[in-house]
Amino acid sequence: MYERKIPLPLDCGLHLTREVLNGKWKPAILNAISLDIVRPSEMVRALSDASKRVLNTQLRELENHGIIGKTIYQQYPSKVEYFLTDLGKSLMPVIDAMNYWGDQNRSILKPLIAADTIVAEPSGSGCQTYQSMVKVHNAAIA
Amino acid sequence: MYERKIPLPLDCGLHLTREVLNGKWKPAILNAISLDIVRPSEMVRALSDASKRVLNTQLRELENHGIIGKTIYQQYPSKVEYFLTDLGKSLMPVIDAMNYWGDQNRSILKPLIAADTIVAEPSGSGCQTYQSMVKVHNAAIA
DNA sequence: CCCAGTGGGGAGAAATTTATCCCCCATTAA
DNA sequence: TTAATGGGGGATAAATTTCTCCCCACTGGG
Repeated sequence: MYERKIPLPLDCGLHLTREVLNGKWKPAILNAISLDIVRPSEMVRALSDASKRVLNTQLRELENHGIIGKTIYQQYPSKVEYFLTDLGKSLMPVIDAMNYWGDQNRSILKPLIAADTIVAEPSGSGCQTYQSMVKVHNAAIA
Repeated sequence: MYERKIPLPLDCGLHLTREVLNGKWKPAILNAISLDIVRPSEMVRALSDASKRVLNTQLRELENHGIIGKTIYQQYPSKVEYFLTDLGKSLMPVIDAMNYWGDQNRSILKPLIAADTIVAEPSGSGCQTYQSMVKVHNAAIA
């Protein structure tokens, strides 16, 4: 575990939430779990731009923060399934709102972000797969 | 402007939103603006743990991303006011939801985060001021 | 024995974000 | 002229996060 040298601001809800969601793949992981992509190997496939290592690390942090839990099946082939805790479920509306807002404003945001940042179009893998699943999800909700 | 070497994943709403909100003080800045803390010097006072420099930088990024705008008053003493664009306003429900969720679960989250991270209690300044203002805000909404 | 699939994680480098220091410009008052 | 206020930003160091490479254990099939 990395030893932080600068204390985190945790006295307002905003910072607490920011800390819980702080990680390049954490929102995507939570979304994936809510879409029933619950096994590590499935996530590695779905979030193909993230390495196995990073996913493991962020999964562990989410677990430590009480957002997700894991079920370990003692069997062959070894099998693990993550799930949202009640706390995690209560966070999903936030994730969904982020997802929705980003989707709704994609056409405005992408060029602005691209202009402000050097962005190379993802090399084909990206999260297209993930994206299509999101749509299924939204459709299911609606 | 920093030249990114690894392309950002921007093809799903979640990542777009994450990128827009990516910055230690961005959510706090947006919340501050919605609380009518709109002048740079006011923000420096309210978010006392953030340096003037970082605030300026994140303000500029939010501006570049179309979330906020600024009005410059040509007068003495020189005066600048930031405001939420329509896009920014549409993002506020997400910020408010993050704020609310964190507030509601503070008692659960703080110990878990603290156990997972070396956290020194803020030295007195912190965002207490900011926090109390948030409460006023919530009260005003309710 | 070696390979494949499933779940994990150490070590160190590289990338990115924050923090620190210190200076700039403009205007006005003393 | 010299402060003082208000808004900005360069340069560089330090902190933090992410990436890459590689290894561990288990079990079943060539």
